[in-house]
Amino acid sequence: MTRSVAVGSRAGAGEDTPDPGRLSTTALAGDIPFLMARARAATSGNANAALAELGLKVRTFSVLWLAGEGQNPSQRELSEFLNLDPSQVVPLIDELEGRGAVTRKADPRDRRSRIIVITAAGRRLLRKARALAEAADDRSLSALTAEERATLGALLTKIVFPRAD
Amino acid sequence: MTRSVAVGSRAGAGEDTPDPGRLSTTALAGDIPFLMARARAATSGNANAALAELGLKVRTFSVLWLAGEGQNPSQRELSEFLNLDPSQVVPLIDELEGRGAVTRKADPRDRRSRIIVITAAGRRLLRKARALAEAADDRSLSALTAEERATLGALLTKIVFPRAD
DNA sequence: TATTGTTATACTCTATAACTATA
DNA sequence: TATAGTTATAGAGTATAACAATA
Repeated sequence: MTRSVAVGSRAGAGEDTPDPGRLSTTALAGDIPFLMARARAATSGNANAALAELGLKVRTFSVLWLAGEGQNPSQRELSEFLNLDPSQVVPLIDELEGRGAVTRKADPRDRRSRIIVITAAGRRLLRKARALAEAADDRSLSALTAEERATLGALLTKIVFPRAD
Repeated sequence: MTRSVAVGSRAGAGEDTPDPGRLSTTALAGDIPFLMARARAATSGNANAALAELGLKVRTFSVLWLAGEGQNPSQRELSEFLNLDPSQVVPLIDELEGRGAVTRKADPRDRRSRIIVITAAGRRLLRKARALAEAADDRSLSALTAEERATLGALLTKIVFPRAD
């Protein structure tokens, strides 16, 4: 009984709650892929707007976050985890490295690979960015209780990382 | 306690279940916006791949679907509901109209407005497209039971159409 | 021979502004 | 003066292919 579709992410995606309009009574309005597309446009729109004051976008923020987790990811790992082509990761690291937030280090066990490590300045930036992003997400998900957010997270995790359950 | 982030939609977004990898133990992996971005990349990737054999994409399919619901949407309504700029709707209608799937009709009550109506051929196309899309979505959401899908839909609806509950 | 990071290029989306015809 | 649709254009994001260094 699953239908389909997903759609666009536009300018002021997730600002206020606009008029649902006549079309919200259509079957499309209950379609999970459609809802997912709209929900993600709203959340990432809000997050991008909040991060803008630090000169970050969701993409660079994600990389910074992963670098800050102490796992020392390689660019290849970042590209796989973030669903980006390796060639798309390059300019993201370039920018963060240019700002002194991360550095590329040689992997002693494989000299082809570059390990991304966060700097002290990067850690400070990350701390501020996470606060801003949290606030933005809180707004994006304000219609849900804490319990509902946990449920949503669990369901999405099943979709994205099926075996992890 | 809500964190943040969302990411990219790449080539073979939602094909098989790849290795979660080391990074799936990071906090980002539990972040709702991140999960939402990955889940929507997977679902819309699958849907686009399935619709390709009909020469449709998720975008054009969505428009066709809404036109087929008998609400006679205007382009403005489509643009608001699909979160697309009015200028982005134009080429979508152009394409569907070029294929004879919909027509632009003048609104007798406001001659500025164009009402999009589905044709008989468009209805046949829509029927096939919905079958393909349903199958694709079933694959995208295969990790969830019917009940879980219903819960997910309800939660996403709260986010997207807050007052509708 | 395969893989990591990189560069280059083409293509699709997205964002903005301006124009027209109506209201 | 404001709105629906349209056109044009610039920018961001995405997809592909090729290359150097290393495995």
